[in-house]
Amino acid sequence: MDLPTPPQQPGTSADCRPISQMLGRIGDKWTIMTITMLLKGPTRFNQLRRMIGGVSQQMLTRTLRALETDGLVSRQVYPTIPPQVEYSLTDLGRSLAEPLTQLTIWVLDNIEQVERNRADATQPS
Amino acid sequence: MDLPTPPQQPGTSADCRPISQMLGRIGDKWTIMTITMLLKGPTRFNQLRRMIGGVSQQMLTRTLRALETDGLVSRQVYPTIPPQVEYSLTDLGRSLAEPLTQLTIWVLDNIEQVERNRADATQPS
DNA sequence: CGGTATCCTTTCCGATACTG
DNA sequence: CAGTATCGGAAAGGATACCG
Repeated sequence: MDLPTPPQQPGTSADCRPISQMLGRIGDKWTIMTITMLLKGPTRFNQLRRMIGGVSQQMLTRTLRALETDGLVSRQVYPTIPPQVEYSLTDLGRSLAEPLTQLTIWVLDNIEQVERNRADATQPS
Repeated sequence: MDLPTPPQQPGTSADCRPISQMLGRIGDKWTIMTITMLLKGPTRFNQLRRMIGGVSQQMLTRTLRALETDGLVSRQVYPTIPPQVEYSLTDLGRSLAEPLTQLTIWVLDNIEQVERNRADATQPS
């Protein structure tokens, strides 16, 4: 029941949509934050939640499930009481972390400039 | 009338939300595609639209406006008939393009593996 | 050509309640 | 602790019509 390749003209160049879709997934802010945090090592659910900050339990769960499905994160359950679950990056996940880290560094370096530009655009006085 | 810093516990670590927000913006798939395409040089609206593929006129307009507001893209209008509008990256935009390109390369290199992982997760037979 | 305005559907995502 | 289930408002985003 998947979209069987929606209206795509034969005349247009290579279909970039699979790439767009993939970028939409991994470009997701929670995904980026999650992978970045997991770089520090295996981390438990609520620990991750606190590290990221501002993420709801549902969103973190959904993000982690998607990452697990895609083979970027692995989930290790320790059947203790109370239960303990550790998430960690797979090799594939670690390979993605590198470009994501570069992106985060860019944000840290340039967020102030962007916010200034944005303010100038609002108040061009 | 902006959100004046929503509920943030004092006990939590540094507030990552400005960074999350910024990542949510530039991590947007249309934004990534647009900036990547503009790396090839100044490009006209419909040209860009065709290059990206699968983007509605509205979304491309919105994406370009946002990028312009943030100072990542500049817009040059030639008052010819018919009108001609060229978009190009600013220096700031070009600096962002580098990490984004790395990300796109990762996607190209790993999309097949991810899709296999995803299929395996659906059919674990 | 390069938009803007409007409508409308789909998806996102937070809040809440409940579970092993 | 680490979830799952359900709901509802908000936001994203496509389709269409129209304009300079």
